Amino acid sequence: MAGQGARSAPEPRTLRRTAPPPEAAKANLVDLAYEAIKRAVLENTYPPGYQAGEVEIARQLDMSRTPVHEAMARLQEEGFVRILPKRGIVVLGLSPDDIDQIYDVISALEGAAGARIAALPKAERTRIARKLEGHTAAMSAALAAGDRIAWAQADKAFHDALAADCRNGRLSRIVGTVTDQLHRARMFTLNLRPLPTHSAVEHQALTDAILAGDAEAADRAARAHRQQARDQLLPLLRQLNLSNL
Amino acid sequence: MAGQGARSAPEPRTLRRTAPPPEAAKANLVDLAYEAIKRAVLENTYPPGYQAGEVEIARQLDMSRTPVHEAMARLQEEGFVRILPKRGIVVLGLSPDDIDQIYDVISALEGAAGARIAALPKAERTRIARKLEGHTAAMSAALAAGDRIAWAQADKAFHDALAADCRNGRLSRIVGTVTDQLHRARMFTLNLRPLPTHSAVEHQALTDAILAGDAEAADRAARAHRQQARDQLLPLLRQLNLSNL
DNA sequence: GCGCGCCAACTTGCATGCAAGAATAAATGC
DNA sequence: GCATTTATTCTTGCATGCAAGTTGGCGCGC
Repeated sequence: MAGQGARSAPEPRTLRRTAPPPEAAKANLVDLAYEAIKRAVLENTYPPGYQAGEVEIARQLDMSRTPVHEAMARLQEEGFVRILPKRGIVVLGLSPDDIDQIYDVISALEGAAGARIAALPKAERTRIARKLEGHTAAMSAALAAGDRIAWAQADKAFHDALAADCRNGRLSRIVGTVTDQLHRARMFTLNLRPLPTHSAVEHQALTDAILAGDAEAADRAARAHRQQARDQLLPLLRQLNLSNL
Repeated sequence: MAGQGARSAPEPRTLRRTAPPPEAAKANLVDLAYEAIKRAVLENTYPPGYQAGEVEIARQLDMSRTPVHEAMARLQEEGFVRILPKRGIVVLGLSPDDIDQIYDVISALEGAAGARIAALPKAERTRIARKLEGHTAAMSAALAAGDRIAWAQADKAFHDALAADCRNGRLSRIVGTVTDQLHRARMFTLNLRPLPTHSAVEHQALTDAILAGDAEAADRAARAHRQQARDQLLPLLRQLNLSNL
């Protein structure tokens, strides 16, 4: 077998490009490659340590090296891969320290997002709070049903909405990319830890602060929530000695 | 004059590439282009609204379109330019709303940085605090001498150190790119506003909190400082009707 | 004179060619 | 048998070629 350059993982022969989105931004190959590769990393199709060359990945995606090259530059910028000067591309893992750092960034920014939402006019912030409450309710329901996957999805929906609705595009985008990096670690530990029963309570505290228009309290609630999650996740990772997710 | 594609600004015939850094990361053209273009934007060589094609810029930098293309993708990601699908590249300005958003991000993250530094072991945080005090002293000196440029440089040095020394690489990088965006607006208003005499006091409050190891207070001080700056800058911009810096 | 449509000149997106750098394997001297 | 050097093969970085898309102008019909 000649040019199959994969070196450290069961090699996927092809990578699924995301189904051409119905009416989204016109497809350009760079974004396609970016999304596909990122998903492959997040879903562990490319596990940490996976190493390959641009040609290999380009072949899997059925395109030329150029868009893959540009997508990789972006993914390196965001911390998913590392481009070794003339040796190839390696998928990075997250050390507990990395996760600690990410949580610092997220809690600070989600705090700001919460404060911003709480400072919106009453009609707006009420509408957003209702939406958030919907997600929290979905979490509780999933929790009651013991469905961890659904719980995680509802939790993600809550946080996505928090970031997206704060009327600060830069903040939203930063939170988005940083949150993505946590995905793999959270998924991995989802089945290892007790179901976080009081997440819903913390979400509700944040929602209440927003409803009350108390920016300061919203800030505190959002940050406390993330720090709580970190304090639960990190010891688990360190204890299991999962040094690289 | 035939192919000079500039449409809205006095055209620079060439763009200076940064002097090849002595021993830094090996020069690759993409980074060179990125730095040169970014500097051109920040220093108003490419003012907001400036529009040009990749070929034009590539010619100015004496390289091919490829590295310029990739650098532009990065600059778009960071909000400096907008790539119009098949029509060219336009340099973006900052509206007061943009500046408001940026300050939200920065104050949240610098707060986290301050808290992180304050939580370091005493020896470390003392060393950092001394450095910060040095910058603050330089600010006061420049202020006394009426040298606004020197003041701005010392202020920048203070904030750069704050972000760089917090032991959180992601946070540092995000703060760095976001701060850069403010540069043009701050420079523009530097001569319009009264010299901020109590910046030094606020810096000292932050430094004191770090020395005392009080993360909570450091967080508050850092955020208050940025919000103060915002509250001073924004009304000025709105009043002068500078809708696009 | 006015509106409509076609054409030409630009633009970027992507594929490919070429060369330089880095690692590995081979071959040689000892 | 071992160390050192050399050659081979991979890798990316960048230049360039080509095609598709968009814009603006020119001419034609009315």
